[in-house]
Amino acid sequence: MTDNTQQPGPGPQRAPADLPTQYAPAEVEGKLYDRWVERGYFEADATSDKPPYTIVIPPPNVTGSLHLGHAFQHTLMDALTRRKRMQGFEALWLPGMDHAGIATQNKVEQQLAEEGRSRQDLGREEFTDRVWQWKEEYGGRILGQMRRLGDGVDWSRERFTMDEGLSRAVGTIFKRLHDDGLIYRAERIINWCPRCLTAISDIEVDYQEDAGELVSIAYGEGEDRLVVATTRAETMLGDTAVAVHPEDERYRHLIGRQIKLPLTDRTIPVVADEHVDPEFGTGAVKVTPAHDPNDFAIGRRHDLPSLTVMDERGVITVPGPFEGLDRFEARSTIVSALREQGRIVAEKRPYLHAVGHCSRCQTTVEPRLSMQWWVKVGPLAQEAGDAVRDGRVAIHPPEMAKRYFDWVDNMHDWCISRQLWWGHRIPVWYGPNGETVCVGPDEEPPTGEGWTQDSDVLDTWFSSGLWPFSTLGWPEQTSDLKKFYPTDTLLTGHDIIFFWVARMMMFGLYALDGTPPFRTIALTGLVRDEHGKKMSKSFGNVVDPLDWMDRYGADAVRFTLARGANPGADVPIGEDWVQASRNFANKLWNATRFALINGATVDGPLPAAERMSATDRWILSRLDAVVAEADAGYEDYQFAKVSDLLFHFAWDEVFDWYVELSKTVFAAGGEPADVSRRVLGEVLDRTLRLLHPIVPFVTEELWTTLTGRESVVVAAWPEDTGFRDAAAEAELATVRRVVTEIRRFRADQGLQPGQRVPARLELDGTGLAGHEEAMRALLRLQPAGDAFEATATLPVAGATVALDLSGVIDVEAERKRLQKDLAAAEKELKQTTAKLGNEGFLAKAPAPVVEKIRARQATAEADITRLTGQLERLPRG
RNA sequence: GGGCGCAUAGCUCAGCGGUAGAGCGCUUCCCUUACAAGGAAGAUGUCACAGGUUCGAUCCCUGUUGUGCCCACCA
Repeated sequence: MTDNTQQPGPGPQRAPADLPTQYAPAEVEGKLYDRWVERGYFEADATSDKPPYTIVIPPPNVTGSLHLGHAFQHTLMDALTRRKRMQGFEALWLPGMDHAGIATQNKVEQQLAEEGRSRQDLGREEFTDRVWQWKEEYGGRILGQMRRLGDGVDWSRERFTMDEGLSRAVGTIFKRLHDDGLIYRAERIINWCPRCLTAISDIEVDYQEDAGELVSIAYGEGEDRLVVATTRAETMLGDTAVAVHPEDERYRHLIGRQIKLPLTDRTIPVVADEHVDPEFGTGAVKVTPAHDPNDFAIGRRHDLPSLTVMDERGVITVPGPFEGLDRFEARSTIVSALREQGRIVAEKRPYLHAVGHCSRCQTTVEPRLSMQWWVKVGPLAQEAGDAVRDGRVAIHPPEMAKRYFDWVDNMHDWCISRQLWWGHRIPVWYGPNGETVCVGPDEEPPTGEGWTQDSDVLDTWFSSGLWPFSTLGWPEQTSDLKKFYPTDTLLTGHDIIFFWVARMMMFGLYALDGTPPFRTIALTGLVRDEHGKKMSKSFGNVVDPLDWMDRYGADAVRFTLARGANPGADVPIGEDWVQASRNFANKLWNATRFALINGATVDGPLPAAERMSATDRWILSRLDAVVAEADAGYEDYQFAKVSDLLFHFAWDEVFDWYVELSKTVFAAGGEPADVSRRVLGEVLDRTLRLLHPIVPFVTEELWTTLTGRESVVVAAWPEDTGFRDAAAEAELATVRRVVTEIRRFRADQGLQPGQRVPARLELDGTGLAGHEEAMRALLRLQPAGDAFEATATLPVAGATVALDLSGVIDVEAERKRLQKDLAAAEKELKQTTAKLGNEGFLAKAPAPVVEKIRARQATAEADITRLTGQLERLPRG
């Protein structure tokens, strides 16, 4: 892989006639991608001298297929790495997938259910075999989609979180954290999904407002009677206390006493606890330490026992009339039983409150006391926060940093064990006498009678948290790790800051001795439909990116996504917009076709400025400015800005004006034509390079055809050569203004665009003489005799452009046009005069602003004079 | 209950102290020898509302309303 930019190419690869007039993405995209991979363009070399640039892909779950959100993020990551590669970096974009523990297990269980089987029927080993099969089948689909999108990833380094190497990383860090006392086992209240039958972490719980019912139940007898309010009556079987606020006069006399718990033969104490809000409900709270995190905390403070009343499926286990009832059945049954006993003092009251649901299956989460493994996040999170606070890691856009801090600074310990079969098994063994041994990946597990391995697996985010370095070979000190760690940019959705980003930070800093896993965290928004609505299956507005890519090409989808990529903001996308992008690709195609037909050249130095026309100097001046601006935009993740800039530069300036003006030059031939050929080639060459990171396919096809060189993928990134020509820019601005003005006149006159009109252009003294021929061609003017009456004049550069159009003038139309312009000029004069009469303005406004207003005033005055004169000279209708 | 963000053309969004912008849509004309997936010309906005700061506010400040997102163990 060499930079082939400097060598002259053999010339255009194909004759212009070979290029059809429409770009057909389907015919080139697959071919080009295969070529890139074959030539190894995306394979990074750990031994090279080039500075590294690394992005690790947020590994998609093997469960799914890529959606527009992936397409969006992949486009941006691809653009970043492609640009860096062109800039001469050793660019690595490392691909891979996540085993997605609970999600994948659920999918395979569903598949089994359709066969009428359960995972228990298969047993652990056979079940995991089955998941591996599933991975082979569906994982391949995702990789195919990535190729289709044009992702320039290094396939030789593809990784999967359950790979042997990555599993070693998991074992290694577990052991190290364990030995450092940062992983421990403890019995606590956890979020339990009674359907998935596993613990889940806090952030895997979705809270939704549910309509519950608050019932008031009388506890105790006689003088000890007191009323509690609850939405979860079924848990009362496990109550081991009632808590009241210590200052609450209503209950003071009861504190410390034992009261009768209804429906049971137990008595429970009344305890005083600061956390009870006397204002809420009755001010007395039933305490169920085994089934509520708050109550668990109260229980600990008061040394209360915990009584578990449900099994793992949410079925009541307390012997008696409620045994065997599902938790929701139990709730109503228990309320009825209490009512019969006259213990419901206030009837059910509707009560809206947040209830946790399993983010994987939406089942209502059951807080449950259970023994789990935990990561002690305190010191890790502190480091993770500091790395951003002290600037070692930048968050982009910066507003998002607050969200990150809120999380890492208030993080609870992380429950990492899952009662699943698919995932990394916890490397801990239990001995016959209650011994516990944490076994590192290089150690032999204890053998002998009675030793068993912990049956749980790790939270899937545990292995994802190691991704930036486990994929590079850690814990081995590989050349990849040395060369490519830390990675440069982590680009991902802001929705997984907590799940993933914060955890990679914690683990990276811990495992790599304080080196954070990336330098910049670039957070993107979510892709939405064309009305800004979230894409979801229930709305029926989900779009398969493959469908659009098939119809409009991958570039069109990519360009549309890039154009919507305002930092941190959500990205709306609609099919119309993809069409517009497709049209742009086609425009590029045809402009290049024009260049080839006219013999544009890309080799050798640019002609000296003296040999170039003002038009040539103008476009080259603009080109350099655009290169600088686009480059800065890329550097700042301003993809929308860059795309928009290049779109308008290419279309509005190069294609609509430079190309149009150059047609006359090419027709005339000679030295000016040679110069323009080289300039046009240069402009296209660099514009295509600038666009390549975003729209790799069409630019590759056109650039190689135009230059005859190997590939734009390995071409040098364009640089601002510092060529600026303000005079030429001003001159061309005038040309454009004059031409537009005359076109407008023509349109107002109802002249057909193609109609040749006898006319005379008097450009003496305007400085535009050199453009006369081009302007005449653009305006479809043909030579006229002498007997013309001036009917359209424009003040330009201190002189006058006189356009004579006799015999074709619609006097009334022209009068209307002039009157409208006159009114506008008068308004402008009034405004500017008022402004300039304002002393405060003159005293405080910066000089350039005042000058600008003065110029506007002068223009308005001149316009009024001219327009008035023209109106007077109009023949009477 | 906290925190953050947003309200600009019919739609989706840029912009930002000094004459309101883009894409799509819309109107009129045109198959002009790169392109009809195109060309030319054009219409459209009390920049949410109310105050304030300023010579000047769409932009800065305050409040109001509407709207979206994140976080939160009040039964």
